[in-house]
Amino acid sequence: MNQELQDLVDQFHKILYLYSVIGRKPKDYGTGDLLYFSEIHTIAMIDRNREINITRLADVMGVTKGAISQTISKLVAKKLIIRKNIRNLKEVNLMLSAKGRKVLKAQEAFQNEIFTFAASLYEKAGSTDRELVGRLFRAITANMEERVRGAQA
Amino acid sequence: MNQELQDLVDQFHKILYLYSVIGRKPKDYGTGDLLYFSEIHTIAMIDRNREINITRLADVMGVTKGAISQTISKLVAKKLIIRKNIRNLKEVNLMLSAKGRKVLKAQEAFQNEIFTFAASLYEKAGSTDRELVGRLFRAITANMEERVRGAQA
DNA sequence: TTAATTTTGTTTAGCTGCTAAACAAAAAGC
DNA sequence: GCTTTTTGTTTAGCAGCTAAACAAAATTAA
Repeated sequence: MNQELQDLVDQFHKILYLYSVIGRKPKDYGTGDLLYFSEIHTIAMIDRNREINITRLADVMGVTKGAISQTISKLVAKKLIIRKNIRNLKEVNLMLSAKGRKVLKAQEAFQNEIFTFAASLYEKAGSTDRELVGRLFRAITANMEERVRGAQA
Repeated sequence: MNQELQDLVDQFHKILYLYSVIGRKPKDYGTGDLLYFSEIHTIAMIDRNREINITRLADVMGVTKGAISQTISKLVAKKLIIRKNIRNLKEVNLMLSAKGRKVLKAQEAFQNEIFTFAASLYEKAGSTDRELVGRLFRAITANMEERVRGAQA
C-alpha cells in the first residue's frame, strides 16, 4: 500500500476514533433527555424499520436480544418509543412516539452538521469524483457488514 | 442537502456504527492476549508519540487521566508497553515493548484489510478524484477534533 | 532554604452498555 | 393435546469510562 493511501486509511481511523470519543457524552436533542449514541441509533433503526420486533432489531443492530430489551425499556420510560402487540401477544412491535420523532429530527440535523464542511466540498465536485466517493463508502460498508455477520454466526 | 449527499452521510454513519460493533469483541493480534480497540488504539498512540506521559496521552486520546492510568496498568501487565521515568521521578514515559510492536504490526495489517476493497477502487482512480477524497476526510476530521476539544474545555 | 502551589499519576465508587445464561410465556408443529 | 420453537425479560458479571479524593514529586515564591 502506498504512502498516500496509507495516510488516507489513517485519517479514516482517526475519524472512527474521534466519533467514539464524541459519542461518549450523552446529548440533549431538544426534549430534556440526555441520550447516548446507542439510544439514538436504536431510535433511528426503529424509524427505518417500522413495527420491527426485538429479535429482528437485535439482528439488524448486531447486539443480543437482552441488550435491545434493556435499551428499549429505557427509551419507553423516556416516552421516546412505544411498545405494541400488532401481530400477536408474544411479539413486541416498536414505533416512535411524537417525542421520538422530534429527537430523530434533531439528531439528523446534528449529524449533518459534522459533515457540513465535507458536504460543501462534495457539492463543488464533478460527477465522476462523487461516484468514486460513493463506491468507496459502499465498499467499506459491505466489508464491515460481512464482518459483523461473520462474528455473530 | 440533496438526496445523493444525504445517502452518502447515511452510509458514513453506518460505517461508524458498524466499526463500533466490530470493536466490541476483543481480538488476538498474534500474542495470545485478547485486546480491545481502546487498548490497541492506546498502543498506536504511544507508538506515534514516543515517550509520551499519562497526562499528554489522556489529552491526545480525549479521555481522563484516570482512564489512561487504568488502561496502561493492564497493558503493562500484559507486557505490551513499558513504564519509564526519563525526565524525572514524577513523570511516567511510555514505550512499546517488542511484543507491543508485534501487536501493532498485526493491527495495521488487520485495519488495512477492512479497506482493501476501497483501496483497489482508490488506486484505479485519477489524481483529481483522490484529491477530493483526501480533502473530504480531512474536513471531517478537523470538525470532529474541534468537537472533542470543545467538549473538554 | 523553606514553604506554598502546581503538576502528575493512582485509586476508588459509580455509571452505561454490553454478553451469556436462566427463565417465562406464547406460538407453531406434530 | 402435547412437544418444540420462538420471542422477550431478567440477572450476574465484565470493560471502559468519569469525577473526585488522594499522594507524591516538581516548581515557584518568599
